[in-house]
Amino acid sequence: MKESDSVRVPVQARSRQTREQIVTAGRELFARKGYLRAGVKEIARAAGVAVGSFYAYFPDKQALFLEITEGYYRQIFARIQDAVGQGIRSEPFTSPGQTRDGQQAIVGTMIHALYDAHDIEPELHRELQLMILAGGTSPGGDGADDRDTAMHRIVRERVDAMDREVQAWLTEIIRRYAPSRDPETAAAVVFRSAEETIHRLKFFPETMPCPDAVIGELSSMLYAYLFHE
Amino acid sequence: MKESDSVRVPVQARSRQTREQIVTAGRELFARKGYLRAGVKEIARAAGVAVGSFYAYFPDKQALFLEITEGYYRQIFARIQDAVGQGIRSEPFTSPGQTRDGQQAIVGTMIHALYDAHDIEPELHRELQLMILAGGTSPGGDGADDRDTAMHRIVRERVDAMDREVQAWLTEIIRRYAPSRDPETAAAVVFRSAEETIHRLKFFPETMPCPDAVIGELSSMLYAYLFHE
Amino acid sequence: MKESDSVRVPVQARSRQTREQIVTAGRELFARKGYLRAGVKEIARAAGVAVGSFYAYFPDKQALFLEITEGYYRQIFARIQDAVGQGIRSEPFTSPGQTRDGQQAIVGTMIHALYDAHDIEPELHRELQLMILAGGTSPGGDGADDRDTAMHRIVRERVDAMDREVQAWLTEIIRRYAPSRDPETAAAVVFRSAEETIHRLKFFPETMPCPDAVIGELSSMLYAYLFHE
Amino acid sequence: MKESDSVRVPVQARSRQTREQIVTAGRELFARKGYLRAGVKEIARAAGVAVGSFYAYFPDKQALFLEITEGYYRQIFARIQDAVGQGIRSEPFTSPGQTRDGQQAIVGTMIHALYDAHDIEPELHRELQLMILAGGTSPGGDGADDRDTAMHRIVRERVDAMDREVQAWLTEIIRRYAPSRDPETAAAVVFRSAEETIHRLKFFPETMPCPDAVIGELSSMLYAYLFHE
DNA sequence: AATGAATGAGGCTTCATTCAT
DNA sequence: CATGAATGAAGCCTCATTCAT
Repeated sequence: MKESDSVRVPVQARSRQTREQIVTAGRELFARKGYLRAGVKEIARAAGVAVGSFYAYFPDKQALFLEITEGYYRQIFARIQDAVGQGIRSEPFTSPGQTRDGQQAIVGTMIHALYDAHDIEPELHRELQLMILAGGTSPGGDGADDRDTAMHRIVRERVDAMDREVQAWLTEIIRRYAPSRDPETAAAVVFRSAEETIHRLKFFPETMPCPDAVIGELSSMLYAYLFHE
Repeated sequence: MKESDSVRVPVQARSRQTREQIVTAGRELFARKGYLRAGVKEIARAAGVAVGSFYAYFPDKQALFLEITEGYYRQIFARIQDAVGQGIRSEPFTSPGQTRDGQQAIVGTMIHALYDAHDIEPELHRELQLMILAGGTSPGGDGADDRDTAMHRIVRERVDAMDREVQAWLTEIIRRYAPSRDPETAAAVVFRSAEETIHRLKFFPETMPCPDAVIGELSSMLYAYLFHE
Repeated sequence: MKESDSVRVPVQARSRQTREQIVTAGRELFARKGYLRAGVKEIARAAGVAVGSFYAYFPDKQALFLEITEGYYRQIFARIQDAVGQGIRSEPFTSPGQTRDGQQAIVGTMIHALYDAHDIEPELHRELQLMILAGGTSPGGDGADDRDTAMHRIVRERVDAMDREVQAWLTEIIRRYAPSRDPETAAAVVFRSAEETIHRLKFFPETMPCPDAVIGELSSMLYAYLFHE
Repeated sequence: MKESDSVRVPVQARSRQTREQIVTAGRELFARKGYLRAGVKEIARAAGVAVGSFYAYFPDKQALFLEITEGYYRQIFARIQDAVGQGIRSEPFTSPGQTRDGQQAIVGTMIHALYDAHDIEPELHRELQLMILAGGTSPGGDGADDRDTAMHRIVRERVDAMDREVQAWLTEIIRRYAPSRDPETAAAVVFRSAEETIHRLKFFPETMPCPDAVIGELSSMLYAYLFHE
């Protein structure tokens, strides 16, 4: 209903291209100035289209952000999968996680994958974290929070979904190569610890010790946790 | 001089009370709706005062937020110190960290302290995280907002300071009871891992496995890391 | 770049018209109520547009005032030049300032030019005088208003520039037709005397004697000063 | 209460003193920051009293300004009278204006009196001019102009009254010593010319030629006008 | 399909004035 | 009489969104 009325379904090539320009501009501006400070007018101009056109392709500023969110997380997920997949494939085929080196490789690969993931578009990553945090609002409800919270909820849902996927996949890895732990719980702890430590390293390096040392200790910690005793 | 013009210095009794009402209302609304969406008018109304009164006590919306931030972090820090101090004191006097139980207690206590800290005012904690993240914006500059960014910087400075204190203290603990690690780096890794895992448990429980299990695994991980070769 | 973000550059026909409406309304209201008491909302309403439109065309209330100022002074200057030019051309070609009649004509023409100039938009003239006076404030500084004072400075610069032009031109006239005086100083004295006397006649007629008599005496005074002995 | 019971005079004395403090502070602040930018709170603080006290002595901010206006003009008038009176008295008793020197003295004295008058409190003088100009608003009336215009009207009335006195007195001088002119009209022209030229010299010296030269030419002009056929 | 002009609610902040203590 | 806390209307400005061309 909504879509058929207000949103143009790209049929022609030019259409698709215009849409892409808007998404690209949005990505850039959301990353650089944040969701609130990036104005629709500004985005439209950066995309080389008129404001009106923006609203021909997206019902909302929110909608654009949502789409970007989704795309971004798809990228991250793909990259993590790729990286770890390759890390594992580079191991002797039959027993990837059995050797000590193999075990260490798994941990190292995962960490590097997360590390790389932050590099895709660091500022956008930050902005997304921000929206997710913001989405946790008002459990008691307020009735007035309305619109913005609606988006926050949706962004959060999307990101949650991606997180679940990442964790599910990590769970599977753990189940196969470090079966001594409750895989699901272990996956959660490992993911959050690694993600957050790396995040800090990336965004607040001045509050952290030397990056290499931190990565080293983080690896040690996860390795010891997953593969000992 | 400056202050006497813009900020009301409480002279009468009523005054102090009004100020408190504003702070309370601010805390509540910042927590529930976030800094940006909590309007001054709204805060004033919630505090049962007129807008003008708000500006009699605070030069800015920012100023209120800053004050709340500071108070909040002071609370958190105090609570952490208390909790861990007690946890250690409850150990056999001569060798707090020498026994296995003592070692486990240290980890457990720290985790519980962080866990409790999130309970003081969870939503406000979230909002602060948000501001810190947001403060990292636009390194290239853009002629950005000035004002808002200024506050972000300040909030971040305050929070950074607190974080540094917490980490310094954690470093000291590690130096004394788990000297096998590089204390500073270990402190950073441990703090971030614990903080984030607990944060997730608190704010996004539906994306995490059973809390008790997570806490258990987190403890195991940190314990193994700190006290096993 | 800057402009394209804050100021609407008329592309459509409607646009230019709207802009004109705003300028007209602004002129009217600044004239009637003064700069400070004429609100943007009010101006917008008078122009038949929304506040937002105002800010689409002008970055500021100041900007509108400045534009009006400039236009106004251009008009005045043009009118003075015209009037005096014609007054001189109407003289016997070879010796415009040599005869007694010619000399009187010059004085008379100048006075009438100034007189007419006040008729373009008397109230606006008053408002400008006001801004110029106000601009002379706080030489010691006080951490003054910044914004408003900035505009005062600008208005004053603009008006000063116009005044300099008028005086330069008057100096030239005097140099050619009444060379007995130090032309520059004479121009200043003549200009200020005439301007102010006429100004009073226009704005505070009830505090002045019969206009015709005043104009007559003013002419006599200036004539005697410029062309005798 | 206590005081009013036991001692009456001291209370009134203190009262008068407080009042005086407010007037002084107001004078200073109106002069330095202008009527609008000088806040009641600020004035009260400068006077060393509470805001409430301000309103015990003056019904209005306007009322204070009015009183200051009046006092200020009384001073100016007194000074002019003094100066010129002395100037005249210093002449040979029987024929003050008959000699050429006497005539020149009259003109010179008047100019110096005006010149001195500007020195009493130049900034306040400026502010008054400003209010007077602002008072000339809306001949058509608007109905919404209300309060502020009310004060403007009053200030203007007061100042007009003073001006009328000055002119009346100048008229008398002219009638006696330069009877060849229509005294009233001549007084107006002379007064305005001198006043404005001096005003410019005082407030906008950078737009005027050398002060001494200007004063010299102004004197010449007025002298020639008044005392030559 | 595209354009960009127009909208207006809503945000932050100031300050003359009142009134309880 | 003095105090200073409280009031709230009013001002300037932003920006997501709609709609005539």
